[in-house]
Amino acid sequence: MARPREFDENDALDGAMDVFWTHGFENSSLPALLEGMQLTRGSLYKAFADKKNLFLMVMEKYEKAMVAPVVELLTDPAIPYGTKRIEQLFDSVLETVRNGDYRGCLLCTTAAGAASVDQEIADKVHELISDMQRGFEVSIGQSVKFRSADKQVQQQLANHLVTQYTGLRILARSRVPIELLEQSVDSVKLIFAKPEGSDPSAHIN
Amino acid sequence: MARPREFDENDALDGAMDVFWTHGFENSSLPALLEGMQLTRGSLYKAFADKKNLFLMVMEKYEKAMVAPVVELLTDPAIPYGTKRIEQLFDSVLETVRNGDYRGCLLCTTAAGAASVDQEIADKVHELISDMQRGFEVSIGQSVKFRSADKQVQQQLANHLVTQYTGLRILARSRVPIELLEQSVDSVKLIFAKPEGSDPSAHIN
DNA sequence: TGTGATTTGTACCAATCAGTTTCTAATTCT
DNA sequence: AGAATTAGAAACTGATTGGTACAAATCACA
Repeated sequence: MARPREFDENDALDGAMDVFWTHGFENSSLPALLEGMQLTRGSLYKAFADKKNLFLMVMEKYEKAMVAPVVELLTDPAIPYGTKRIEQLFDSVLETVRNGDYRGCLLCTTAAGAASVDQEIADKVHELISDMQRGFEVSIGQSVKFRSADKQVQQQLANHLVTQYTGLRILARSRVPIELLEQSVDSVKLIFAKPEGSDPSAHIN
Repeated sequence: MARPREFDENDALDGAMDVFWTHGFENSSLPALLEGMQLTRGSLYKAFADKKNLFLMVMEKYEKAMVAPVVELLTDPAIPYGTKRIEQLFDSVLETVRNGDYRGCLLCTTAAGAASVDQEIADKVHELISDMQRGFEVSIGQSVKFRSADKQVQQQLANHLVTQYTGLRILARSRVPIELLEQSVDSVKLIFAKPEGSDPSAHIN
């Protein structure tokens, strides 16, 4: 009964995600979005209402495309040791930077920017942070080293990792020397993985 | 021989710092800056050239007013235990949030935003991060727990704390629940200070 | 009391912002 | 064919952006 869409909404959202990811919400101009999404003003407003709504939809997509896989990794029973999962996650972040991707994490960038202005965006940010939090909790709860620790300690460590992850991706975005990031991750490994006598964090077992 | 300035440059910079701190570089409009600095357009451009230059001068001021005291705390010989200094720093961050200050850290916010666009701003950010880094290194090198550790391990831990600090302040800015921040800091204390099961008096760092 | 130097306030600039409107053309259905 | 709905393009809001131009105000010194 009507002319069908000539563009794929999913592709358009992918384009928008890349623009927002690269420039952040406030620095993504409408022309830049249109270019990245390969469609015109009329179509954008018809399909996505406005810029903020588009951004919220992108965040939703980002959750499925980027956050969910992270949580999946952190809770993956195929990797029996939770600390191994944590290591893999942080290593993958480093690898991203080494490959020249300095966009950081849309979630983290938004936390620093638009989330402090708009409540709906802040809510979405908190939601995704909660996802990460739960992922870390599971991985810690399933690590040899910490599975017998107090629930409270496990939570503290999970939140510590959320904070660490956020800081890492923010610093990566500012193009801090890669060595800083690498050494920071080395510390994560030191603290969360090696329960040996010489280990500075051995007391946490 | 000429009309003297009617405003105090230092006061004006303070005003600008507050605006930038609250809204970030890109979200600080010129009218907002003029309001916060209590001066008019002509005077601003006469005295500070343009917005970016003003921001760089504010960053300079921020270094002296906010970063230097942190480094001073982290290297303060009057607090004999380095880990105690670290604890005090992170506690003070929590206290700031509890007092309703959600501005986070100008340095960290800039790292997530303007630093990824402008090289000069990025350079300044990296400079301040280096300051923090050195402060953490000293505090760790002067802690009972880690002073005998490898220099490399000390560096790793220092960078871990830089990352942790950054993440903490970004998350605070996004108004994440305070409990997340508190538990994250608890982990810092756990990792850097309290060895379980040992005599507390034998290990008071 | 001029005079020259400088600051200050304001009007103004062009560019850009997000968002709307309006039109034509294309496509699919009944 | 005709109704319905879309895409696409362009023009257009009205507000806001960072930045300039310039005249009036204010001082120091002769």
